Amino acid sequence: MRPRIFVLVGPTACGKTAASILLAKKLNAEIISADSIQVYRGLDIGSAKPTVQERQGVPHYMLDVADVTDKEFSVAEFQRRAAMDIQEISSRGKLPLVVGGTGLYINALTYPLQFTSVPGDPNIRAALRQQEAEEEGTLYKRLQQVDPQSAKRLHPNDSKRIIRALEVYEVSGRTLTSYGVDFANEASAEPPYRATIVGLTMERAALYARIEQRVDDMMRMGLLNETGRLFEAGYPHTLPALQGLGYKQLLRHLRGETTLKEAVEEIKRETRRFAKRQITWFKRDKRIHWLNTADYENMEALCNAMCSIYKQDDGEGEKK
RNA sequence: GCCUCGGUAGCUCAGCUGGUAGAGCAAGGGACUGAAAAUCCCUGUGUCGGUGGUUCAACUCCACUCUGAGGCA
Repeated sequence: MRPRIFVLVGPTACGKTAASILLAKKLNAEIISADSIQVYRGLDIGSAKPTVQERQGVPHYMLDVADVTDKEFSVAEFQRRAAMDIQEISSRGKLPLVVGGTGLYINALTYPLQFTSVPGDPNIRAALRQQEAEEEGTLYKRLQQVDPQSAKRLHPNDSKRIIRALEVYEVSGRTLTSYGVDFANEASAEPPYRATIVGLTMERAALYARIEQRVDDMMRMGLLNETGRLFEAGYPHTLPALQGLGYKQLLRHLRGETTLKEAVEEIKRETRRFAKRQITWFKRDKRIHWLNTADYENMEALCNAMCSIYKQDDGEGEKK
């Protein structure tokens, strides 16, 4: 029997972390973070990583598993490691509780997605980027010749995905499209786990107010110092880890390109936009049971609601 | 009290000599399969301060009025 898991999603700052700790205690669960920034060591305040104290003894996985200089961390890596953690947790009779706002990571655990065996290659990517810089539009033209189906799927401006498609071709000699299994529709294969998925929502205005508050809190807790350490370490600011909200803007400030005030305003704005994108992503996932936090008196009531959803659900998802 | 300049989108503002309005930012919607807190696509949301007048037609001209800033007494 495939293991059951509980998945808690929602936009940034909606209260996932606090809820997850209480929920873990109620369900005898251990937490697996599905957050593309919390995986990095040293990115603590800005990623809103729960502190050891906040974790209240509940074991957490997929935190601090990569170094900031790691250019290779990816969904595939996340999927591999999280899958092992899930096996291990459920083998001990505990419930794996996946919590996070990175939609792609969530899908990597809740759909039978197989990533191709073609790992990313920073050198090839850099070379391709260079070619594009020399002649705009050249990559898309090449993709049209090499892999017309992928080209059709992608917008000519979507450089990252175009680069990935060409990378697959260069590394493996096969087109991304030819790895058809990767794009298998979800119905054709069985999902790896029986997942109950709950999403936290609240009114947009309320969420934005929380985001504003949280960014101010992060600054108070020393986000500038945390970023200062990264700055002094002299890492290239193009590292994937340093694209994280907060770090990106404060590094720009530390390089003297913006005032602190401007940087903080930018963090707030970009975080709002990020939340909007997360909402768009999760909105189309019909498996999610949505709970509006405003409908519950307190965390206790909210978590009880989640528990009863878990008990009623068989984890097989919506039959659509 | 008098004079001057303003009042147009959430904000800052453009709208020549009359033909019911447009930029930037903010915002909203969407995509997403090995960088995903990344990357990309789409969208103007408006009693033009109010009332009356001139006109076929008023954001635009006139009168009055409300309101903001500055100046002179």
